[in-house]
Parts: sequence; C-alpha cells; structure tokens
Amino acid sequence: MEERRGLKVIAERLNLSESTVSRALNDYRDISARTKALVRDMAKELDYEPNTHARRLASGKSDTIGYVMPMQDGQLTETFLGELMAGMAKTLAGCGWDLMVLAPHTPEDELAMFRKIASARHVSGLIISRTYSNDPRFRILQELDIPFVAHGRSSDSMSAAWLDVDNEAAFREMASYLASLGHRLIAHIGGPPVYNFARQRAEGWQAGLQDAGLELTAGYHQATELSFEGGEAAMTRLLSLEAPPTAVCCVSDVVAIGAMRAIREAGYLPGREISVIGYDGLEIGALLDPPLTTMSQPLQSAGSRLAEMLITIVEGDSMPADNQQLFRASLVRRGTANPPIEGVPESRPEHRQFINSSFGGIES
Amino acid sequence: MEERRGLKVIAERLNLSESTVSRALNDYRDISARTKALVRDMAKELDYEPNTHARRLASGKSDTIGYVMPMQDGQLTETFLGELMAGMAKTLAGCGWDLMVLAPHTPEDELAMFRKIASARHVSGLIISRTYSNDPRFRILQELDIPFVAHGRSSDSMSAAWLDVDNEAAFREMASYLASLGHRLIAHIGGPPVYNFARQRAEGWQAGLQDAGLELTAGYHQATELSFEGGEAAMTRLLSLEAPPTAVCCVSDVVAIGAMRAIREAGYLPGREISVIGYDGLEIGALLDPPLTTMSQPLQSAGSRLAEMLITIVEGDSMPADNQQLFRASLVRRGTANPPIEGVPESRPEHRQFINSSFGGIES
DNA sequence: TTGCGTTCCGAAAGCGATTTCGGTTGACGC
DNA sequence: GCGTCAACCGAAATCGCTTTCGGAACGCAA
Repeated sequence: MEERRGLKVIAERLNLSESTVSRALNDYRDISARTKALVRDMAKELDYEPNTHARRLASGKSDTIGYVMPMQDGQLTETFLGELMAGMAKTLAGCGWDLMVLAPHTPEDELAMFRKIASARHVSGLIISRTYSNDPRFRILQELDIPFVAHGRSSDSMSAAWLDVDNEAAFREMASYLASLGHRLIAHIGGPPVYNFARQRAEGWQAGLQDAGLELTAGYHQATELSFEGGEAAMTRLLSLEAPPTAVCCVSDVVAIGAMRAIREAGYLPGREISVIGYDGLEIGALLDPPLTTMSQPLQSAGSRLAEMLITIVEGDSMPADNQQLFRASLVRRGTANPPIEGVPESRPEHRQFINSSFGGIES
Repeated sequence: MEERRGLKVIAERLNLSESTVSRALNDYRDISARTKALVRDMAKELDYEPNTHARRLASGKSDTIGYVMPMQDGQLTETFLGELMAGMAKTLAGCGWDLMVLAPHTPEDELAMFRKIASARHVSGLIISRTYSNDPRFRILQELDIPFVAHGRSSDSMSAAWLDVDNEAAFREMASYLASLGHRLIAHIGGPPVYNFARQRAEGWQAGLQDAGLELTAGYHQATELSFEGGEAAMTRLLSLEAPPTAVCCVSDVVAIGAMRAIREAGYLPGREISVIGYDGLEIGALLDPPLTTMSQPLQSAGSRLAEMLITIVEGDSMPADNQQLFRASLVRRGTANPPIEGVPESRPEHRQFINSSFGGIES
C-alpha cells in the first residue's frame, strides 16, 4: 500500500518492466513512441524523480563538478566569487549537473582533496582559479587524470584547458591609453609574481610602453601584495623616486585604491596630478572621489563558459579544439585617468588645498 | 589482474568477507580490534576510497547540503558570499560532507529546485539566506519536509532553525553611540522592508533613539534600494528636510558610501558636519576618505555555524534546543562618526575648502 | 512455408557499498 | 560434559537504476 518510491511503481502501474521504463525515460530508440509517451505521462503524474545516487552508481557518471575556491591567505577579498559561482551553477543546472564547492585550507589539504576525488570519482571534473605562474596543480590533476579547466593560465597550461582574461592586452591598452592622454611617466604596481596574471599584466604594461615609444624607467615596476596596504606602500615608494610617475597602472582595483590613498597623503590629488587605473571593475570604485577608472572583466559569463567547457571535456573523450579561451577586459572610464598637468609633480607641495568635488566629467 | 576498485579487493586480500570489511571500516563494535586494524592498514595501503554513490545509495544518506544563493535582481553586490561559503565548506569537509550550490533565477525556479530535492533527496538539507520579512520558503520547506536552517529570520521563522545577526541590537548600539557623541538629529537610511533584516535594523535604530530620549522626527526614516544610488538618493532627500540630520545610520556600507557621496555633493563633509555609520564591515570602507565607521559581522564563523546546525538537524531526528542563534555585530570605529559641529548644518555653504587629509584619530 | 530483418520489450546481471540475520567459535559456570 | 552467552564474522538481501542480451511478434520477400 505504501510502496511509494521508484521506477518500479510506474512500471507496475503500466504493466511494463522496469528496464523498459528506464529506457523510455532516457529516450532510448528501441522503445516505441507510444510507450514513451505513456511512461512520461505516468512519471509526471506520480511526480517521479529518479534517485540520484542509484542513477550515478549504475551509470558510473556523477554529473557533478567541483569548484576549488582560492585559498585565502587570511581573509578573502575576492568580491567576485559570488558572481563567478552563480554563473557556473546556472549553466550547470541547465544541463542537470551539480556544482560542488571545495575550500581547501592549505596546499596539502588541496592535494588530499584531489586524491580523494581521483579515486572516489564522485566529482567528474574541477574548475580551479587563481592560477600561479608555476602551478603544480596542472601537473597533478593531469597525473591523477581528473578533467579540469582553469580560470587563468600558467606556465604549465599549454596542454590544459583554460579560460582567461587577456591580461596582457588589457594592460597594454591601459598603458597606451595613458600615453595617448599625454603621459610619459607611466608606472606599474603589480601583484606577487607567483600569480600568473600578475606576470601577464606586468608584461602588458611594458608592451604598452613600447607601443608608445616610452622607455622603461628604473623602479617603475613595483610588485606588492594584493591589498590596500600593498598598493599604498608601493605608491609611496613610487613617489619617493627621483622622477615620480604621472600615471600608474594598478594590478587590481583594491591596489589602486590603496595607491590613491598614498597619493592623497603625499599631498597630491589622484586623477589630477597623478592618474590611476585599476583592474577588476569593482562597483565600489565608481563611488570613490574621484571615481576610479578601471578595466572590467565579465564574470557571470566566464563562470558559465567555464562550466560549459568542463562539461564538454568530461562528456567527450577527446579534448575539444576550443579548450583555451581568452576573454577581453574593457576599459571603464571614470575619473582617475586624465591628461598630465604640466610641471606639477615637481612642485611637491606639502599641504595643498583643493575643492573636494567630484571629478566626473573631466575625463573625455 | 586488473580488479582494482572496491571493497572486494581488500576483502580478498585479507580473506575476509566484504561485509566484515565494511563494518570494520565503519567501526562497528562487533568487529575485533585486530581485524579492524588489519582492514584499516590494508585500506590505506591500497588507497581505498569508498564509492560515494554506492555508499549513499545503500545507506540512504546523502552527506550533502545545499546552499541557496540569494537571487540577484540584476547584479549581485554580495561581497560576502565567498566568505560565507568558505566557512560552510570547511566545516562540512571536516565532517565528510559536501556543499552544493544552488543558484535559482526566479522564485519559480527556486520552488522547482525545492520540489526536486524533496523527492530525489540527493541533498539532505538546505541553507537559505537573504530572508524576507514574509518568507514563503519557511512554509514551503517545512511542508516539503526538507531540513534547513536560515541565515536570517522572518515572520515565519518561529518554529524553524536560523542563525542571524542581532540587527536590532546592532542598530540600537549604532544610534546610542551617535547619541553619546552628542547627536540629537539621527536619521536612518533603511533597506527595502521586504527584507527582514531591513525591518529589524529600522527597529533597532528607533529603539536606540528612545534609549537616548530622542523623538522620532518625520522623514528621518528613508527606505531605499541596497545600492550606492539608493543611498545617495535617500541622503539627498534627508538633506532637503527642514531640519536635516547631523548623523545617519545606514542599512549597509554600500548605502552609506552612497550617502557620503550625496553629503559631499551637497557641500558638506561626511564625518564632520554629518556623521555616517554603515553596516557590514566591508574592508573597502577603511580606504575611503574619511574611512567609514561601520558595524562588522562575522562571516566565516557564521557559515561554519550554519553548517554545524544543519548537520545536527539532519542527523538527529528531533530539532535541537539551540536551533536559533544570534550573533552580535561589533562597532568598527573609523572616521565618519564624530561629535556634531555646532550650527554648521544650518550654514549650508555652496563651496567649501578644506584639507583633504585623513581623519583618522579624530574619533576617540 | 520458410527464412530473414525489424521493432519492441523483458529478464537478469551488475554498480559498490550497507545492514540484517544467523552461525561458529571459545570461554565459562555448574 | 553440557548448556549458555559473548564475541566475531559470513551470506545474502537491499538500495534504485542502467544496460546488455536475447526473445517474441510481425512484416515481407523468396
């Protein structure tokens, strides 16, 4: 009387065998159209949902992929995780797949997770992010034979699948843009070179300088932590140079905001005496005074695409051709990138007064 | 020769039955200590990992909980999702549980997900967040008999499990603090009252006023969107009042930053002529000029606790006693809350000049 | 009628664990 | 020497679905 669950019920009701019902629901071709319709209707009527575990056990597939959160050294300032994961989860759900979150504490912990997945196979693919310049995970995952796609490249990523923003192009554009505004003293506050994107962005910046026929000035590349404090300290160092820059390309918005602070404290006005461009497109940058010019990258769509790529890799047995994709970041012109002001950086005023009004509109 | 996987291998090697091995690994008491040791050693030697799906199918448990992401109306500014989820994932992993992410587009979509979970049962519990004042999900989930714990309360949450920040106490403290600094004209920029936390925070603000013996001034409660623009617009409205406030309690940091902008544009200096306090403890607030005073709430630990609560609910059959928990937010004193300046708000200067130096240290 | 192909469905063998239910031992008391 | 009771372990049934394999039924040409 109370045999609720299962494929069995719907089989009995229709006087069919379980196997027929299963194949009907999975749209096998050796089931007649009439039977299929019958089965589907009955399934709907009974609110049938297949038991996920049974299905996965029998089929050997897990229909689940995992997202490896970047390990946070301290707190995690990653504002974008939410959006990225939302993008992934949505497209995955569209295909009936699940998204699982992995948050390792340490590299060892991460390795243990990988191993477990490799043997338990309850997750059929991984998405990793925050790739390092030399990222052992590429090798490890390949050795463990775990399908994955990386959000970001690495020196070891030639033969792997990845999706990345064209960091180099972005920073090249950034530097070129500043040069086109008339700047000739353009510095770069970069991130820790262990991160691959930090390296790429620095290279992009250099390329941009070359395009504009500018020389590399000693001390114009300051590497620092990806934090406010890091940006502040790096900018302070730049300001103490003999010829301080009139413009700075920052590896991230957070760093840029730190730099702006340092600029203020030194008595200059960011965006006027010294232009600043950030990277990430953080909403909050628009609210600063002056609002931070930045490069924004697509996030939801990146997450979505990452998921798609991984699914095709997991499903297909051979690596697809388009397994390496480059997204473009786009310049968001706000208030901190303007033509240089003649001679001002030399004057170095100790205490300056100015109207603290919005600078929106200065930029063309 | 190549029978790799499974409990079977280790059973054969040890000349034991599969069932014994299983029970040994699961620490059943009817297995001798010696056998257990043997089995464990062999398991380790073979790098044995039980097949998750088989285990879950047989045991009927799923060892997985789902986190329902807040639906984003437009973009999701939720900076905290990452931290919250990291907190959850870590404690779950500690117990061998998995965290799955659900990102519904619409309420209907969300309902469909709930239904599916209710019948497929491949997720044994849910964590929901961003609760509404009248949140139908409490009823729905109870009807569907899905164990869950909410991050935030609701009018329907009496009989449910939840973890929330004491919004009322936080805003009461906020208002009291401003009053203790000497403010008597304290306004509130609140969020959409559909969100339960918005309502609670407004009530807390009122309570704080009462504590200080202050009256409710008409128009001092402005509800708005949870965005920069919302905060800006609301503050503009407050400034156009006959007696504009000298201090504002904002429902969130983002709103507070918008308000600061409006204050600036009106020619005042936030934190000097008009004090502002936000809520969330966003890192970036510290980098503003002046740095935003705020209330910060614990996130990683909240996520961790949420996970713990849900596990005990899922495991135990009866609702535990401590299934409703209140965390406290704590005041982070930075630069935007200071004693009022005599008579200044009346003067309304159109263009003012001032030193744009940091205000750190003004606050006691 | 025989033979050969389709078309459609049922029986049954897994998938890899968990868990119930007995059945052997050995010790121990009388 | 025998009954009893622990202490341990094995056999076998599930869990709910997938998938292979083969068989029945039917149509059609020879």
